[in-house]
Amino acid sequence: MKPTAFPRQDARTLSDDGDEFSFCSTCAFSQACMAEGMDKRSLMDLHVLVEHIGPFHAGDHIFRVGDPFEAIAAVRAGTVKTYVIDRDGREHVLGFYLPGEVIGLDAIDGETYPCNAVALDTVMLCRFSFPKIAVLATRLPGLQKHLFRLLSRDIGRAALLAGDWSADQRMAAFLVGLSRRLAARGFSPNRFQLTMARTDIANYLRLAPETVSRVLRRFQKDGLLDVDRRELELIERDKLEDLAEPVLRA
Amino acid sequence: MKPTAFPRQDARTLSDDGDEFSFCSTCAFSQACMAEGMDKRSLMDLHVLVEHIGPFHAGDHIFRVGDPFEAIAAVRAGTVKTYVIDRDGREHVLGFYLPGEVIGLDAIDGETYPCNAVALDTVMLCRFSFPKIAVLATRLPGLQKHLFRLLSRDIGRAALLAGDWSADQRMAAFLVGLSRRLAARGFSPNRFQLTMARTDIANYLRLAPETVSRVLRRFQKDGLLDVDRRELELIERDKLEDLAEPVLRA
DNA sequence: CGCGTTCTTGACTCACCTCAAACACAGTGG
DNA sequence: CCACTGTGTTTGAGGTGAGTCAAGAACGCG
Repeated sequence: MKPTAFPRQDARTLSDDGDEFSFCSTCAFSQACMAEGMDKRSLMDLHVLVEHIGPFHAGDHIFRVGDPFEAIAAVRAGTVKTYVIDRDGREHVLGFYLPGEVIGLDAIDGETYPCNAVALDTVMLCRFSFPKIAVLATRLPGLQKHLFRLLSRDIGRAALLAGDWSADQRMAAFLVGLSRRLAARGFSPNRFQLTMARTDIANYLRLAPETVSRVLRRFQKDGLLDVDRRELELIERDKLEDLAEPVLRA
Repeated sequence: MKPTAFPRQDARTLSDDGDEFSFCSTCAFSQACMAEGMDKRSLMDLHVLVEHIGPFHAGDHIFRVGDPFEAIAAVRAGTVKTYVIDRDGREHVLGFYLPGEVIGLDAIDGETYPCNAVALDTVMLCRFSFPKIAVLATRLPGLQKHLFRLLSRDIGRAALLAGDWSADQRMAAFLVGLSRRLAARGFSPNRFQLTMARTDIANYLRLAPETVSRVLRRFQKDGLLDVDRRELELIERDKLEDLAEPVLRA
């Protein structure tokens, strides 16, 4: 018997959190909807269908290929990796999701998830039942606009993989991209953790793990950054941005 | 003064063609809509907003980056190449459009075309005013469905470029892809013309022109195909399909 | 401590790119 | 009719970026 995706049994209910309007401040989904012009009343409609779930621990699966699609989820804390296994048994990393970002969007046009999602560290989520949020979106243009924007942003991010960029350019674009996304959520843009393994980065960037290792080392030797195990500090951000520029603007 | 994209002055009007229901049989757009369950009456609505334009000759531009988006167009005859020029002045070929395929779809979410479209040989088009067809689509689910399908198909085709496939795999996938698309329009699947230059193929596949040349030559030496200048015949179709398989199923 | 996993490092290999030159063909003009 | 020119294509020689293979190092964990 296959376990249900996004188990609801460990969901904390709204009442556990006290104040209905601050409890999801780290979830960022509703914040963005506010920015799209949603009012407080609509926000409350949104909040009643949110479930906080987690924690998931490193290696825990959030959903798997073929699980029935019932919900999308905003990452509140931690990092989620999505991937597929091709028919030759090789893993392909599709993306990493940081706090504030939404997983499950690529399942919208099907009835099951097209990929696996796994926690890379301790992950907390805000679960949104998709049928419910879709109905709500028909009433709330701000919500609909936000959903569309999330979708198109996800599609655009694939451009990082296309193109015949060098290993240096890919790596720089990856780091700058992470940095910007973290900064957008209020984290330090220049000092952060690589929560994913080198092999995952390599797989995502379509490089060999050894190449990732070497490029990071060379970047360090050249004073562009400082890396110690998974701890990372960007030193010469400008130079990294320059390297990444042709990739990120594609 | 910038010339208007899709000049309407050389459009032939409906009445020039005699029978309203057969005149656009080569355009294939309406055929596909029929297949999506559209009835004859609806098809007539569609036909009254079609304009036949052309001929465009090799090198003629159909639209350019920044031209106001007014219409999509189905290729009736010939081949269209779309491309952009990056800010370093380098050309990037985005795609080739064969008879029966639709150009301009990527402009839908903006108000101008995001790329250039140029005729590679003598091109005839069916022009559809987009505002008009969009309104019509709200009444005709078959049309809307077809438009959505065209869009998602276009997005999916980008997968050929992503992935770190070998030159052989890319080339095979390109040829098999062309062959299938031509076959779908009733052309011979195994004997056709490469209407685009080697440099365009190379650019599209992100290979050096010399590599394209060499791979074709080797395929010929190995008996997979026969190529003479731009004339092409696929001999061992199966082997090419095998080579292309991992690329095309991605 | 031993053990497994992740990461690093070095040596080697290879596919593809780059550079350079020859070639084929179309169009042009003498 | 034939050079002349330009563009597109082919071919060869050489270089190189990144993959592969293999071994070692650093840490986390039982």
